[in-house]
Amino acid sequence: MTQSAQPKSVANQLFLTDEQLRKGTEAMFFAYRGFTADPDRILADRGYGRAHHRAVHFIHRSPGTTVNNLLNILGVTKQSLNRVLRTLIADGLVSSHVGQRDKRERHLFLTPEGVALERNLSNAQRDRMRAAYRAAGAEAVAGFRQVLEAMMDEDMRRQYEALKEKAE
Amino acid sequence: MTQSAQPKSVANQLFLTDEQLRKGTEAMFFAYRGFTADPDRILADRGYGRAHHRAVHFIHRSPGTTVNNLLNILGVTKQSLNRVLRTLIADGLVSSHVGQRDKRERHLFLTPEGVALERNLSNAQRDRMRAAYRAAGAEAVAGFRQVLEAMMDEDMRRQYEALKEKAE
DNA sequence: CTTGGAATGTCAACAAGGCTGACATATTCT
DNA sequence: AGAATATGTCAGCCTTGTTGACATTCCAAG
Repeated sequence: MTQSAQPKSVANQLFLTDEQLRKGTEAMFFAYRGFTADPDRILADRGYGRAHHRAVHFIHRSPGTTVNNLLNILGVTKQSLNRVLRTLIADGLVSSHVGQRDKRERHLFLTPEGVALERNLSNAQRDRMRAAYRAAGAEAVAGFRQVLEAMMDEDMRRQYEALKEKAE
Repeated sequence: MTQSAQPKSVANQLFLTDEQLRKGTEAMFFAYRGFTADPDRILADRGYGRAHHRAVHFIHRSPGTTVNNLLNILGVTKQSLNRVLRTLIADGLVSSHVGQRDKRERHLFLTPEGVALERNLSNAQRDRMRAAYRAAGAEAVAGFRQVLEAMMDEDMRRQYEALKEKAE
């Protein structure tokens, strides 16, 4: 399906026709829709949106992170993030603690209820990703990650790499 | 987190730890940001957003398509799409023709100016995708597409496959 | 042939969640 | 003391999603 009319012999070469690239573009579009569909349903029930998901995800990922830190990762303005954080804190999913070393900073944590939501969301997303990985196989997964990483902007890749290392 | 103590040696098998899956999730998040960054810049100059991009892309892709058709592909409500179409038509990028067979339908086409914008946008996105493909290599590209296709919802995949065949 | 329902598309109004700009407050650094 | 930093908040804008109401057109059952 990758290359119907082309000789498969040159499998290791890149024939980057516009068609190939357009297909990649559309695959990305539809896949991202699928990728966010399950969490979106869960979030909608609680009156939240993707913005809440992103905040919860990265607070879970880096407990005690500061507001500014989150701002950089998410790439939104503080006003925008603040609106989301305000509701999450009000709803008791996130707690904010004044920094000890630097009292200007607020360190963010998930409450047990926040952890529960995060698990709920990531399970849904993980199930889909697991199914996709299983269907595609290990080789495909490696390629998948390689292309995605190559597609990031320079500074995003740095964020991503930083997060990656932290976990290994 | 489920199984951090598993042997990594079995390279050709799937060790789908939560870590693996979480990394995939984050790669998807950051990559999609990169994926849309270039078109977003172009669109911002004209006061358009991503919705305009999607509409222009799929009208270019299937000239003469109806509003309803586009609705299904894009997965939004007709009211939402209509607003975008209205501005595109007002700005002379898209033309709408009453159907001959069925006069309820409107058939959509890009004007020359619309074609120019589409080319502009797709060039930008294509350049990034091409660079990513080059960096990752042909094998990786195949895997990339496989995983993305496996990640789509059933009905999205049908849309995607339909578009794909049309082009081949 | 008429009439009622289904399909298609338009307009109006509202909400979420981005954005900018301005400003307040507390804290730290120089 | 004064500048810089980290955060929060208010006001107002835009895009893009939503639902509701409505006009037009088609088609099929009576």
